[in-house]
Amino acid sequence: MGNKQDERRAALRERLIAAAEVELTEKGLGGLKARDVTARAGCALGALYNAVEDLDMLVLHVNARTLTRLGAALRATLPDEAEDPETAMQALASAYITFATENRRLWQTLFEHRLPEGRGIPDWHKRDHAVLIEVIVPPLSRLRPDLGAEALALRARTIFAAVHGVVHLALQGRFVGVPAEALREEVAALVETLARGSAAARP
Amino acid sequence: MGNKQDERRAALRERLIAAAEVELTEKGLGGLKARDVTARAGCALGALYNAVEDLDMLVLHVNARTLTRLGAALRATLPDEAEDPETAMQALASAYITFATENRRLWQTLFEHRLPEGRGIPDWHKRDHAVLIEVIVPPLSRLRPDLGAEALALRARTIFAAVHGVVHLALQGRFVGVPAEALREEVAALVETLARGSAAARP
DNA sequence: AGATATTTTTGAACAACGTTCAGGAAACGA
DNA sequence: TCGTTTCCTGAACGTTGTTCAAAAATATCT
Repeated sequence: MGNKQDERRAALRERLIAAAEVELTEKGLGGLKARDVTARAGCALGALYNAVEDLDMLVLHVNARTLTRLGAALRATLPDEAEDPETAMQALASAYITFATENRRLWQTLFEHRLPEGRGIPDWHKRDHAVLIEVIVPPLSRLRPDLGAEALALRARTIFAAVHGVVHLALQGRFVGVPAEALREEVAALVETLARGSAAARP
Repeated sequence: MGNKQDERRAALRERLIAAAEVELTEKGLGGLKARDVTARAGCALGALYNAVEDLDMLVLHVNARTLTRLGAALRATLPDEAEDPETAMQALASAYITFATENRRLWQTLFEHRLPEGRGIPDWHKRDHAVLIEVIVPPLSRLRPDLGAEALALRARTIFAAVHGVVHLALQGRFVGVPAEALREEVAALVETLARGSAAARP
């Protein structure tokens, strides 16, 4: 049986993903080289293309890991369901900023990595992103009890994208003026505005 | 005098930027090659490094152009100052989506291009981004007459980042589920929420 | 166990890339 | 027109991701 084979195959895959994760945290997405990853994983250059399809796919596997850790960090901020919705959202946003700053390069890789033109993100990896909106649904549903599950998910995605956009642009320093220092206040104000606006929209 | 020299120098620069712009719109950021750009501009490969410092800097010059065009498109949606603030913001957001979808690759290049690790975005290019928040200030100031100029600029930046984040993630298709079709409704709902939330925050 | 078949690992080789730089061409000041 | 400076050229370099024939390792069969 190919049990032993599959085990070895999976083990090498795991070593490569772990090595790529270290390389990414140390040098960032632009500094990720196939030769460095395989050297760190202790295998030949060509072995990479036996374990995964591509260097891009290796990045996607690292991203899947990062999303799992990020999801756990976000869930840890939602202990009780009976909390005030805005307080819960503020806690989520704060936890998101904390994760982004403490895992800067991995978090950047999460959203700055691009597949070659034409190749879309595979569905299994799209599903890995679901955790980001799932954590928003409970507090949002208390804020907007009038919305159905589908509309709720859509709005949760929008809220995440809005907060993420602020964090992303701030940590990127694209604009002149105060960038990363005032980030927490900026996001807090945004979440407050969103919460008030959502509450005002409830019939 | 180096007048003629400067003219020729500037002309080549312009040709290279225009060529890079065409290449970017046709093949995207990942498909931008120094050899293709110089071939289209009708000069040798090495001439590129005489006209601009880098291929990265060439992209930044294209981005400056794109930002100018985007700024013009946004300003065109703000004819009168006496308009309803939320209506104005909805128009701005809608124009932003239109520009992003009609100039997809150039708009993507605007925000997905990265300089090598360590090298920050030069200040002159940071200032090019100012137009994106300047157009938001007038309607926002009517919505929040209590805020000072500095706080106003900060909030305008946050609002832009929030809207941009939604458009960016949607057009990228990172999440499973309805992506680009419902974008306009999503953004409209976000802007409405932001406007209501801002109005509610006004003392 | 030994022989054979299958799979995996290897690293040299390849093509494509950004960037450099010595040499030649062109433009300038006299 | 001559000398000088400046620019343009494209071959060459180092680095990159990816491939693939051969070798090594593992599995399968008698």
